[in-house]
Amino acid sequence: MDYTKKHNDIILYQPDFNLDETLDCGQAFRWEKKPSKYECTYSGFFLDRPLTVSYDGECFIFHDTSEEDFLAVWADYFDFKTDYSEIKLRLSADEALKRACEFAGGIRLLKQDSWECLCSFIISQNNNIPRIKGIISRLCEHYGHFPTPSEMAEETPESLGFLRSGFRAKYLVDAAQKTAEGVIELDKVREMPIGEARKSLMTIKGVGPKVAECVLLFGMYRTEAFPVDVWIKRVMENYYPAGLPDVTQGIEGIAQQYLFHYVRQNHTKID
DNA sequence: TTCCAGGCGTATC
DNA sequence: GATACGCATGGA
Repeated sequence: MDYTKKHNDIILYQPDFNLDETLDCGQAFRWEKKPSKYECTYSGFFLDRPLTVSYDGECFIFHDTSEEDFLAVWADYFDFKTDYSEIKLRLSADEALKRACEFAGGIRLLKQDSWECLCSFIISQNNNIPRIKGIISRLCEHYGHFPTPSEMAEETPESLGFLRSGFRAKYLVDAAQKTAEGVIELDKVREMPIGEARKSLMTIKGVGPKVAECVLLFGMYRTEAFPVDVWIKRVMENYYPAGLPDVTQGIEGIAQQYLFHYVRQNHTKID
């Protein structure tokens, strides 16, 4: 990693990284774009650890961040130890994926917290991204931090009414209770064979194939997980009727991110 | 007004 | 196992 310390900041030179593409592409919901003197600035959290990060046109500035925190927390969260040039080169053997990688080459898979991710994608079902962000924002504002499973297990669908999350409130309560009671152990699910992990997550009410896949990919860094929503379904029908190409083997989820972002911005067509 | 949003539970066949 | 339908909410 190519970084230096400057006053209280970490200055990082990092290829294959774009703040908009990574933080506002529907994998995370607690990052907010901020006006600033920089080209681009976002503020957000990982496990209630706050960060403001900017891009000045050349380098990334991790504001008020110690070298210890940068190395121990943020370098891992942003997956800086993974070479995305190599990933994109590999995926680019496939024509449609090549275009998707060229379109948003700065996407990186965030290593998010599994519990927060579980809640986020339960909320995401039959919902749109701005409203998902609003519900999660009200959730964090209410507790002063992202609630723990134990805190949320005390709630009822009625007491969560302030979220205005609709029918999803009862699912959040069930996820919290199963996690708090240890019926589901997310740290163990993370290590399970993928089929077993899916099955385990789907015992939670409101967690079906799509949400389980998102939790595995975005909250457990299971890069072989491949969430299929309406957008990806169209991609599969139009470009990969016989299934994903071999170049995606083991990193299907990362390929999915490039494809998802591309078709969403381009009204389905890859050309 | 109607439709839709990173789906899922339930009923029914 | 496949398919149809309802579901809370709010923006387009």
